Amino acid sequence: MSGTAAGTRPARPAGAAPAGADPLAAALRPVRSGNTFEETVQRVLQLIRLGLVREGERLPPERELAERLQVSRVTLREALKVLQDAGRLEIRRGRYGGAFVRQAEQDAPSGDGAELRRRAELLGDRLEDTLLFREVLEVGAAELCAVRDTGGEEERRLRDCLAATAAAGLADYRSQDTRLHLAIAELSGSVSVAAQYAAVRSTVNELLDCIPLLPPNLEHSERQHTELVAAILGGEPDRARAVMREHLAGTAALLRGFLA
Amino acid sequence: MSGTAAGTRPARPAGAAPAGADPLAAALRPVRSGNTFEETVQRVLQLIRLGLVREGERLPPERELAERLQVSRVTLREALKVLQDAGRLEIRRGRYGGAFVRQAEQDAPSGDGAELRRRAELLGDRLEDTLLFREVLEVGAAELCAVRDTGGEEERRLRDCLAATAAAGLADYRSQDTRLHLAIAELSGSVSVAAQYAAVRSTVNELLDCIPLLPPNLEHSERQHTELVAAILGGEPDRARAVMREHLAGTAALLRGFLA
DNA sequence: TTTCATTGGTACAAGGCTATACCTTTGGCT
DNA sequence: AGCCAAAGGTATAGCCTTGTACCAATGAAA
Repeated sequence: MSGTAAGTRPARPAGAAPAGADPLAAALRPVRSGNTFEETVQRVLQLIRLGLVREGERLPPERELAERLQVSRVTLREALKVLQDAGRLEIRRGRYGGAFVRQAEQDAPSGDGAELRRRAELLGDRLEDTLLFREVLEVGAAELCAVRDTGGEEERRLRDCLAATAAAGLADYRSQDTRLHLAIAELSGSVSVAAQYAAVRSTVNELLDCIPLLPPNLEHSERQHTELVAAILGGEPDRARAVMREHLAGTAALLRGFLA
Repeated sequence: MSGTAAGTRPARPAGAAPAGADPLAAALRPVRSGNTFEETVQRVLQLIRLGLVREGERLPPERELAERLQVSRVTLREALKVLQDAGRLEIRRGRYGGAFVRQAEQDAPSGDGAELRRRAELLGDRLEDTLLFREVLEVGAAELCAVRDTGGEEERRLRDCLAATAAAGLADYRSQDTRLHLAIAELSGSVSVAAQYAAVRSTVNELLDCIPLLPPNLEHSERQHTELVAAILGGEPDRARAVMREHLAGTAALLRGFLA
């Protein structure tokens, strides 16, 4: 028999790893990660975690949201219902009604890292994956951005985001920081980069929301943001990449520190 | 009314872009890109396009494939049926049977780029996105790889892949090249990077299969592969990144050239 | 005060996907 | 020659998801 790429001949020793792992592993992954309902819940949560729709603001109307997510309104409503029951949304009827974001109640506002550890454990192996993937995306995006960026409109958007982070208070900082990074991901010119970054950043924010944001960290971060934007607008890809990497290393170290 | 993140007030001038695009665009994308059946077809095609299961070889048994893709066997079978009807698979019953990969018949073996243009048009805007995303992933993976890689087993895998590409003939080259790049993506340490790369590379291969592979290109590519692996194993992230970028630029230029 | 556009709430039928169980074919091995 | 394990082929009941149509509430504007 000539062809037998994946043939598990009569019996393969179950214990010994095939040395080189499964060559098909990269492609043979779940086509869907859960049912539509679950994924829809995560998508809506993503909007909130990224700070794209903030406390007190409302989501787009059900019909619009359902169409943009390519999901039936029924399924979307189930997702919204769950988030309402979880206290993350307040749903009001009638014109000028809608789904309004409510503050996530923090059971333990302390920075002892108990909640962080719980969520990190939930991620398991995917924590390291998330941090690495994030680095690849953001460093790559920063570099592309520095090479591409020329349009005046794009420059303005970056400057606006930077100004917003600089002006932001402690409560608002994570949100503005996310927007700045997301802007860079989008200005990379690749929709895929932006979309993947949104997903990954959502996970990161979920963790970051468990630890306190200190003014010194914030100031340090702001200096890096300034340099990053300068490098991008100045067309210095190498510098942009270096600054971005260092910037991310700070966050990663912070997380790892609290988890250690 | 205070909260109105996405509120399209009574009537927004439909023509003028909101200057800064839709801030929710990155997160509000389709939850699913087609039905399970379609995505399953693409996944199986991916295995073939990546050369992970080559001509004459067979796919894993239906039951195993269905479980790994997290899809019901019924749906998987529908996908296989389509590929069988399309002449890409030959399905044989009985023990030692299975779904065997058949050679894709090339309607026009010429390198005139007609077929390439047709497929590129099908991709539309996503072509540029694909090339950019690929660059971000691969350059990032190469760098991570050079930083991380230490284990003897990993070193051996890279060397094996390199040797295989060097020994490969024209017919086999694309397959071996893909495996080498996929190995680098996997050795980056991030499952996400590897998975996304597999998807993107599958798209790229679909295009590359439309244009002829010339010995000069092959030789040039091989020299770069050698240098790339050397940089990775030597722990030189900057060099690894630079070589990878140049390597990819070659492919991109080739494609753009045929499309121009 | 009345109107009415907008937005959430509900109902129902059709199609897609899954889980499970069982049948059929094939070819190496005894 | 017959056995039988592994692989594809088939059938059915049930849940998930969708599309469509219509109802109900709300509050700004006339």
